[in-house]
Amino acid sequence: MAKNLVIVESPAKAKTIEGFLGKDFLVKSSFGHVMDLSKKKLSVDIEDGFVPKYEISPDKKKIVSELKKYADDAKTVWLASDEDREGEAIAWHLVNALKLDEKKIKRIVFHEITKSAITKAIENPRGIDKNLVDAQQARRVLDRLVGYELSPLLWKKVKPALSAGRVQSVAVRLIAEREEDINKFKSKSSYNITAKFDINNDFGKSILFAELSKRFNTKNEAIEFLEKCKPAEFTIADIETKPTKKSPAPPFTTSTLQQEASRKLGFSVANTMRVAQQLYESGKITYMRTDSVNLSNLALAMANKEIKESFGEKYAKTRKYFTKTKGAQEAHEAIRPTYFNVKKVEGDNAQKRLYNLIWKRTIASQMSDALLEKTNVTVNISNLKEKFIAKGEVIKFDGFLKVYFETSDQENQEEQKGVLPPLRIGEKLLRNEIIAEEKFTQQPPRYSEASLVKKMEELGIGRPSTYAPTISTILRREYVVKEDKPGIQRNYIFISLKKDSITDEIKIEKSGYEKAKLFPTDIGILVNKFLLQYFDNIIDYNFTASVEKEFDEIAEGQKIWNEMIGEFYGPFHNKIDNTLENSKKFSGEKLLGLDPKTGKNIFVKIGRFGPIVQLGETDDDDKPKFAGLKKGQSIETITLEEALELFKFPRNIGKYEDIDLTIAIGRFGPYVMHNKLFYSLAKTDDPTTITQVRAVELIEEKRKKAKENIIREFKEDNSVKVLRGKYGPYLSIKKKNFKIPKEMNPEELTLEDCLKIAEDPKNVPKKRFSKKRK
DNA sequence: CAGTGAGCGAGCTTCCGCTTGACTT
Repeated sequence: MAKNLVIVESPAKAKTIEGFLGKDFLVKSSFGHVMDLSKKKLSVDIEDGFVPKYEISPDKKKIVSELKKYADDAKTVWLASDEDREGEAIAWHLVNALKLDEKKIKRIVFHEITKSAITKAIENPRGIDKNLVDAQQARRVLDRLVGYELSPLLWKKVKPALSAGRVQSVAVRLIAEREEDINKFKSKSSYNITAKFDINNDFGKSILFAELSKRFNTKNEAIEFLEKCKPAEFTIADIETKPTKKSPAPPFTTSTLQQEASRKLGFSVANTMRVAQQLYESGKITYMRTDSVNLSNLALAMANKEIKESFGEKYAKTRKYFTKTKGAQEAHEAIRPTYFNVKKVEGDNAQKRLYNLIWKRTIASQMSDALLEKTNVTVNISNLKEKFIAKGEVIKFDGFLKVYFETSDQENQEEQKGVLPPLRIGEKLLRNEIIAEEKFTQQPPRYSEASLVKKMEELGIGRPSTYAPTISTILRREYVVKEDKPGIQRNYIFISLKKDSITDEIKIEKSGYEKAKLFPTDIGILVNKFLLQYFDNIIDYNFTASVEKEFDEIAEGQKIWNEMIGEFYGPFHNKIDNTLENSKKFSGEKLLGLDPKTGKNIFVKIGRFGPIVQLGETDDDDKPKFAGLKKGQSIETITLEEALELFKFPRNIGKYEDIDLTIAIGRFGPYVMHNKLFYSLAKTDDPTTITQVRAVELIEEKRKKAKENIIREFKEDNSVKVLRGKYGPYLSIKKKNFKIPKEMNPEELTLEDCLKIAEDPKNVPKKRFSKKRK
């Protein structure tokens, strides 16, 4: 048995480190935290100093007992979890969970997985930093108190099974407020003037494009300007060139990797992390959950060598980067290739592309600046004081641009700049065409997954390990949805001056197309309103930053952790009690108007199962009539007319096979009901206008599909069927499903085989965690 | 999946941050 046991957080890391250390060292992993508060209960003793009641996490029991065996056999246990708050707590929990003798443990830390860093760490052990552990406890307890007291309040006041927390609720707030800005936004138009000049000088013939420094607010002003251009002379007044340079972006952190993979490769945040994890586990890249832009000295040397060999001496420039991010804990290196001479990796397409991106970004970060020359040409108009400006840009030395160009979210705003033709000051230009085009101001863009991560990082909310899970949480709770929005066609005015005639026409452009953006749902908007009204301090954008400051003070030993929690909890809990007692159910109810037929009020609100319209008063003798909203409708924007439409369901649209066809809107959207069977409408079908012919088509389609999925059926007993499902063939008997043993061929099963399968208990489907529906 | 919109009131839902697998009938 090895004399030394080293425990790190990640198994891939354990494997690498074991290679650096000798035979006397056994390296194992804890797989992250091993102890936590119970999921079932609050597990914080509020009466007695907020002491947390930890337990060994159910999924870690096996690992803990394994580690305990190794630890008992070892002479020294080296606790090598990350050097941050969470890592320190992991080390402390390991001492408790493995019941380690304090004399037997040594705490070591390193920021990079290199042999020299590990050796140095082993030479400089320390004890567990209890202040840092306390800072983690404060963080953990605060999040638990906020999450487990706010969520039940939502269950009572808004809707069951909702959730709220320090991180997720701010993410929802960002998205809800952006939507509000978009709804309030009024597009304004102005006229942008561009000119095309013919050049015919001693350098030869060419063309110059230039833009007027001023925009006009109305069509008349634009035309007036063009009229004045008719007799005008155009002269080059000034040519100004100045050298500039561009520097590369720092290497990737989790957040910047997610952003660039989204923009350049179209990956979702979760997909990026999944692929990065694969690359990490196969040893191709360093750790992918990091907030650090730092590279190890070893990495800097490797990059330098690679650049010199591939691109030449003058392309290499060693650079050190420093983190500006709020609350960064920098326990790891930046995300980089493990070996820079590996330019391509084996694996699937996604792995190849993500690796390529990481390789280029890291290499570029160690390359020299790109040298540019920017030119501004000013063109005078003889009878006006406005000027035309032509801009040009020439790359004198490409530097890092040879391998990598960072994109930005608003890149379509950037005009393309190119090389300008040779020109002289004082030269007269020939007017070819001048154009006035109506341009509209752009509404604020909705968040994508990646731009939401960027914003959260700026606010210091969430950590590299939680960005992706937070997005899945708010999607799973249906606070937001990820969707495409088709653009709308828009007319704009286009005026042209050519020779001596001005023509104007109406052109069509498509605008506002958005792909995979985050939209708030009605329930997301409602929960945000509730929290804003009663707990604005929790979802304040600065809340996390201010508690982080206090956690830092605890880590420094300047504050006692449970005193800090006490100061927060008193007022917070009072507010919970107060809201519980004094506030009514929060349904977002809004009066839309009167029903012209009955004269009763029509309301829109959130019901038990989502947004509904209501005809009549709740406390009336006649029960009110309800109807669910259609997909795409929202309680924020629905009109009285649209609400009246909804009350027309269910509606009869004729007969098929002598049985009524009924259209209605249900839990899962609009459907056709026929002979007590349901047929969902397609997204493109409109339930208000759908025809009998189309409904029959839907029915026949579903019948055909069901037939195709039948592998075996039996004349003797038509309740027994072998069907093709999402996960392969399965057996269905009277709506109960069974697994088919792997050694049996589903195509050849007899009725007897099927009945036998159904009797075997190991084929009975396991009860999956099911979303409770009623 | 299942097509509702309440109050006989069971028992459940929920947080953030560390890690990686198990695997649907």
